Amino acid sequence: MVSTESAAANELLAVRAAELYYEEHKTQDEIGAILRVTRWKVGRLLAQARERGIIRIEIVHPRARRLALERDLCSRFGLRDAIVVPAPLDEVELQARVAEAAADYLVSMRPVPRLLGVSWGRTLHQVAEALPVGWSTGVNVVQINGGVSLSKRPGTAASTAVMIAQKAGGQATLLPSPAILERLETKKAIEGDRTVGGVVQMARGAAAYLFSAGVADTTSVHVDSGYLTADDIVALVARGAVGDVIGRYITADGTIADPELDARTLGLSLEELRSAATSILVIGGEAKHPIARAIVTHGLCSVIVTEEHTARALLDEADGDAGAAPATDPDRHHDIPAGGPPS
Amino acid sequence: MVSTESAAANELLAVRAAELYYEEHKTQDEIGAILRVTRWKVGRLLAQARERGIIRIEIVHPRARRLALERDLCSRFGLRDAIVVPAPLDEVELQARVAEAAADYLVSMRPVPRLLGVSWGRTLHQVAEALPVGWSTGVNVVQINGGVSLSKRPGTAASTAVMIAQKAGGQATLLPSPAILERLETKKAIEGDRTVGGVVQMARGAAAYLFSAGVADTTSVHVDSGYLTADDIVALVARGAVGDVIGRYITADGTIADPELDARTLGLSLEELRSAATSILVIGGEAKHPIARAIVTHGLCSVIVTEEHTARALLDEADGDAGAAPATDPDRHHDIPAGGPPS
DNA sequence: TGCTGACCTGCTCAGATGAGCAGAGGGCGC
DNA sequence: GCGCCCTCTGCTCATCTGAGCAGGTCAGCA
Repeated sequence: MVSTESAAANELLAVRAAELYYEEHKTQDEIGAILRVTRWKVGRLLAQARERGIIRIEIVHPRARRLALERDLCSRFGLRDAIVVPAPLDEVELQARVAEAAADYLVSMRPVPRLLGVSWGRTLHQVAEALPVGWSTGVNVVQINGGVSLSKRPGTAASTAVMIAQKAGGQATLLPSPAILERLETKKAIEGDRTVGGVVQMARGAAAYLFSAGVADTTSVHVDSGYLTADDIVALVARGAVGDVIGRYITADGTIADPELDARTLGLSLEELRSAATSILVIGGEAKHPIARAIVTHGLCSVIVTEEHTARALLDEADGDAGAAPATDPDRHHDIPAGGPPS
Repeated sequence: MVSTESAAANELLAVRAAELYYEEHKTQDEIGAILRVTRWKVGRLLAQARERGIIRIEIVHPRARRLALERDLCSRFGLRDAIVVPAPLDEVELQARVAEAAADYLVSMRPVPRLLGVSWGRTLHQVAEALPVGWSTGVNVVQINGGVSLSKRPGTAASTAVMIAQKAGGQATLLPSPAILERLETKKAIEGDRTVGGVVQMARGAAAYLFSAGVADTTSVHVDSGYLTADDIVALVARGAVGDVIGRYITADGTIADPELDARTLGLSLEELRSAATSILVIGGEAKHPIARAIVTHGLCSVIVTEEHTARALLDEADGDAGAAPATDPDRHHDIPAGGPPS
């Protein structure tokens, strides 16, 4: 190298080449003629410019995704798939985008699950709404945890499952039981009921699970719905609970926060969720970082749908304890069909 | 078209294709395999994405340029060349960037001018400083307007010309005279002096002129240097002066603001500047928009070096009276060598 | 029902591009 | 001073990509 002078001249040349290539749409050959260098040199200058970040290419679209983060999440946590959308500043918008992304993911899932197990909550309701009518053909839906009121007013557990099923021309099977029972005996009795027991059994056979997670605080839907009191939440937090998955409160270690409470919680067990072939977590927002981390680091989901802040938060922690692979593994294959079924 | 549905699906598909192409560096063929479409469709999707602005390509570099604005300036004002740099927020930085760009332009000028006529001022001094040592070989420099103090302390008219010449291994010829004389007789006498007259004569033969422009206000170097008083400036503004070019105050119409004062101003005339083959204006900053407009719309420069705000301000005015051509003329050829002489 | 025109699709083919290679040049240690 | 080694250069060749074209599809309309 002839000292810094030539390096600087090269950089300037690279900037000029980049302008002519990306803004003026000239061919590398033409640029070579203008800058008096060979076209091969122009190619190298452009490669340099890209490497050094002189050229910034950005995809500005609400449905854009962060594939690099997705890849990192997959390899770090051993996930089968990850969907990461750019995070808008507005929290409401953010939740909508994540829900939309989850809907996109469902639409493009292959093979199409014949039976889909779903949880319920605000997030999943948004996913249901984001699904286009006819998003699939003949997908049946089964609820995987209790919490239904049989009325179908919007926002309830029932309406979520029903909407997802209806939009795919399938049948919804609801779990007609509270999420958490006050007494263990009641829970066992309800569970023993043929209807309820049958639904749970059916849920165990679902080809895929779609669920979100709640934060362990008083804004929880469990408090709204009256299954838990504010005091219960305080007690759970004292035991280290960070949030709930399909109604079960867990700690950062991925273990049940309160076994007694858990025994009174009706629906799929954590172990059943963990051993599922396809379990899709839909989660977004600052508040949910701890519960997201608990789920993801302890293998409770095989697919995550989230936004970039959460993704970064998950990746930023130095410990990648759950089957960690090098975060830069480039060979991971991604199959991301985008639109509806391509006929 | 199958209604909006297909259009939306296409857009989503375009976003996915863009991500895979620009972020994951896959070939269109590979993308086709992933998205289950043919590679030609992928090509079309990418073209759509670029058209609709889904893909934003930006060149982030202090030396980047705004070629589209340059082209517009050239065609609108019939310039031979225009250099427009992105405007940093900081005014000081902005002046430095413009000066740097002017230096780049000088370095890459072809043919190399054997004799370069230069004006003086803060801007040109920065240009001189931005020039690399050995920026050319054997370029001689001549001052085109008065204002020299024979001492060579930095910042004076003399040091600018000398620095430009020295750095190109050439000789500087200074114009040993005040910029503006108090009495017409004195001006005529000095002009008649063999030395001074010879220098002016030499200036008339320069292959190119390099100059900036001043604003008609009390921050002017003419006030600093004592050639004009604050009152003189007030009077000039009252006559419609917007600023000065090579020491001569002009109005927005491009005419001399005060002929009597002008007669006492020593150096190249406005007409001589206007009829020059190559006259390079270096100018930047909000305050200078009016004088820049006056110069550019009245053919006083053939090349402009500026920043994007000024460029936009010049273009925003609906009247393109000076030999205007359609602003979108795509055939205009630009020759913009970038680095040093490519040997 | 059949026609029309607009649009979309997949194709051919030529031009544009990137990978990889051999040779040139220049710094640096022996 | 000499040779070694590293880097940069210009090249060949295979691949990738975009322009343009012919055929297919579909809504609108008589």
